[in-house]
Amino acid sequence: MEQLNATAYVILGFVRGEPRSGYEIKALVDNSTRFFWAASYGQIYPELKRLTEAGLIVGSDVPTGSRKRTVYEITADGEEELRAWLRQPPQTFEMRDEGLLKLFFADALPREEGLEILRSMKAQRLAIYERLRAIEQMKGELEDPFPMIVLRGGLEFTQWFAQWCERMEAQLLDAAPEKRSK
Amino acid sequence: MEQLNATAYVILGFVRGEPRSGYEIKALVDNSTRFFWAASYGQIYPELKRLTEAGLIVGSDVPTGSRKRTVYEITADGEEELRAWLRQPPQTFEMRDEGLLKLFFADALPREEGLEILRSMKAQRLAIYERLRAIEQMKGELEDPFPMIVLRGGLEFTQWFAQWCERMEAQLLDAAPEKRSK
DNA sequence: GCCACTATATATCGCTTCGATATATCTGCA
DNA sequence: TGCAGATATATCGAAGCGATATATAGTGGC
Repeated sequence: MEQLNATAYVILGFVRGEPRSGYEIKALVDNSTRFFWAASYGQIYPELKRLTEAGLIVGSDVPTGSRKRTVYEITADGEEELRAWLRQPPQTFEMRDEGLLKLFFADALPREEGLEILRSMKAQRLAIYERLRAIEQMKGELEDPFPMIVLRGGLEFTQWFAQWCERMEAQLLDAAPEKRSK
Repeated sequence: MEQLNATAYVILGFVRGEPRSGYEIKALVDNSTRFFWAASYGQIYPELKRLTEAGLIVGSDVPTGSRKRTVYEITADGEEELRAWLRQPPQTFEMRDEGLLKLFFADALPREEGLEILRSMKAQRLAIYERLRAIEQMKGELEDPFPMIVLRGGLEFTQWFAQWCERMEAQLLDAAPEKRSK
């Protein structure tokens, strides 16, 4: 069998336990893994086909009235494939942070405007913090432990980042106090 | 003028100060912004053309022997465009972390193997820490302050992440001490 | 002087991913 | 009854990424 991509494992992970439609999977992704692994319809639907052909999931038609709806569940092979992947050491780690990029080039601006970038970044973090908090409230205690650990990790990281912005702002003000009054 | 993408500003940022070839820009990116904003040759060379057409940079041919070489420098318009972008609040923030993804689905594994994911993630962070340290050593004190602030931030973040992995491992061992001896 | 290897330099191709949108049906509720 | 919003599947174009092709320049070893 061909190598599966990570999005395939996102699907396997979400159809494990209970059957899901492509639409449901997309909604689950958008409220959870999307912060560290996004997936679009353009990936999900073709991937559901491939996984079905590979025998890792099976679909059943469960129409609602006259609207067709296919839910997929994981097969024994699929479970095994998922576990095998989970046992491999993770590779990919990527980030795209426009804030850090701007900060990196901030020497092109007068000092005061460089500080403004740090303030924007902090505000951005705080906004994300609220979104994650809302998700945390939504999920009860009922979940498997690991998704909650990851969510709490996201909250901690976001807080850490916001504080880093604050610290760097203070540090720059200390380093050039004569610019303060400008 | 059409909207520029972030890669265009990476180029503007790097040709500011001194003229650079496409090859040099790629090398600079790979040792700095690549950790939060990567760029490939496939983006850089076409972008150099677009920026030239837009009058934001100008190229001059500086051949070495019979090998052609074009270095680009920023124009006054380019400087202004860069500063205008730096003043906009940053938007994009994305992450793809295969480790967090695996951790999220770790309930599919026996507890001990879930802990193994955290150990791999920690090891991965420590490896990145060493790479960043090497870059820090390489750069002297001579730089503009902001690139160094961002680099040190990367080091701090990497350390924080490694410690988080450690803490989560300990927490899980505490929560299920009966599994410890398995 | 020659060879092998690496660095410099530009260019391009295929694949994946992203975001947006098209199409259609169902539900809630004013 | 109407219609906004949720459910469901599918697809397209643009952008990004990694790898590689092509070529020349420098460098170290023999």
